[in-house]
Amino acid sequence: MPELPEVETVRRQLAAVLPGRRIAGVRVRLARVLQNASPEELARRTAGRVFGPPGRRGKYLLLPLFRAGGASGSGPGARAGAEEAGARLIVHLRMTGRLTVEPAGEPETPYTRVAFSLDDGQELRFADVRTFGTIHLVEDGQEGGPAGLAALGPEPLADEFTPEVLAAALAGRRAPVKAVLLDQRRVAGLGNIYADEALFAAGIHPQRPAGGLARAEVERLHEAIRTVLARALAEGGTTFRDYVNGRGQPGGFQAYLQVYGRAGRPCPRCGAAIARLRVAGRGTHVCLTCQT
DNA sequence: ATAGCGCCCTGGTGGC
DNA sequence: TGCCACCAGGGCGCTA
Repeated sequence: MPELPEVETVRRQLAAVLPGRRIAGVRVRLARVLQNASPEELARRTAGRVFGPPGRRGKYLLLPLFRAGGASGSGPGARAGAEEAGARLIVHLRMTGRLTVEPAGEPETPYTRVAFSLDDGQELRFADVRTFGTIHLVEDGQEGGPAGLAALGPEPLADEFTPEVLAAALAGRRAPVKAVLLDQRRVAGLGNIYADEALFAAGIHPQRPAGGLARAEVERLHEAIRTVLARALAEGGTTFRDYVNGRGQPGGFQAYLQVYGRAGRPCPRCGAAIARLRVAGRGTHVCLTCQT
């Protein structure tokens, strides 16, 4: 399940190959992936446009598109400060989405939903078994992006995410602390895997009311969130089931998971069997000895 | 405003 | 071996 480290890994890889590439054509095999455009609109509005450097916000991938202006001598490098009206593709991978760049001749999975052919003989392919993933196309200065994007909370790996910011997000809430961590409006980018791992690292039971955490616990949780995300990112993300990066390869952090997916197995810290609960409607993994 | 729940969707799994 | 109920879960819309 792509969460912040996985989406950021994909972003970095796309950043190495996409900027400067012109869209030569679009193939839409499942129209409902497109949230605010028909296949014809997508094709018409992206044809000839040139990718800029990919961005990320929470679990959303932001792919800027510049108009290929007719100005002479404007190569890919000249795009960086382009003033032409732009647009962006906003991609959310949800559970099983994959965004890869592959040679056009490479066989594609039958779950390929949308593919952009590029001017260098490669394709940007969006594949998704369960078809939960979404693509928006938004012109600069226009409405129409995903509602959740505008409401995202702070980036947990950015400097702005301080213990005070986390404390404010948790304060006064009676919901389980895990539910608040999964709420993208409070903190952006955490999903089920890293919420469980961060709560374990902080020694906090996921069912605890968020507003009831002591200051020291909030600080431990803040540190745990950053450490877990940073290590997962360094390992190229977690492949528990479906995730692959922009080159189609799995991540490596699954080898370091302490509780997620380890129900019944011994806690790495104390040896007690890891329990599996349901919190906020999600499967939740917890060591009932270490997390209180 | 907040919290909880059902829905979407399909492949994999486990029970019989 | 075959069948089928059930599970995975992020975001969103709905309800109380």
